[in-house]
Amino acid sequence: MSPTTFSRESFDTAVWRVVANIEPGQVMSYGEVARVAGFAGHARMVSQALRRSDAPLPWYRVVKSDRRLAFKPGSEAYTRQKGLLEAEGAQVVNGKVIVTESADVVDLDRLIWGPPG
DNA sequence: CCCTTGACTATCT
DNA sequence: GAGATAGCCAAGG
Repeated sequence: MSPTTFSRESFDTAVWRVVANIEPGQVMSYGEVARVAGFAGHARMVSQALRRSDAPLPWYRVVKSDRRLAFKPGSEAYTRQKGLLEAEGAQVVNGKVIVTESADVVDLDRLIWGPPG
């Protein structure tokens, strides 16, 4: 599913829901978030949706497809994201996130079908 | 409209 | 692994 047209509101809502479900210590790429949210091909827009969010979201668990932080190394945002990730057990080496959990990304089935039970 | 920007991605050298 | 390149797509000027 990748609507040719959509409202910014519906897009933001879908993206925020996915991001809010990324578990601590795990990460997803912008492209993965877009795809799971139902907007494949809109990776760049995911960053805009995150920038627009006012509610507290684990935005720092979203990284680039190669697992590097999207911000410019040394920037304030970069430092903040690195700190937040390390605070929950992830390791950041050379701008690259090293997830020490068993899974590299969140359980997509749970994201799509909801928590078990 | 046209052009530029960007918290992107995939591929090639 | 590091650059360069091309493709991507909505927003904003």
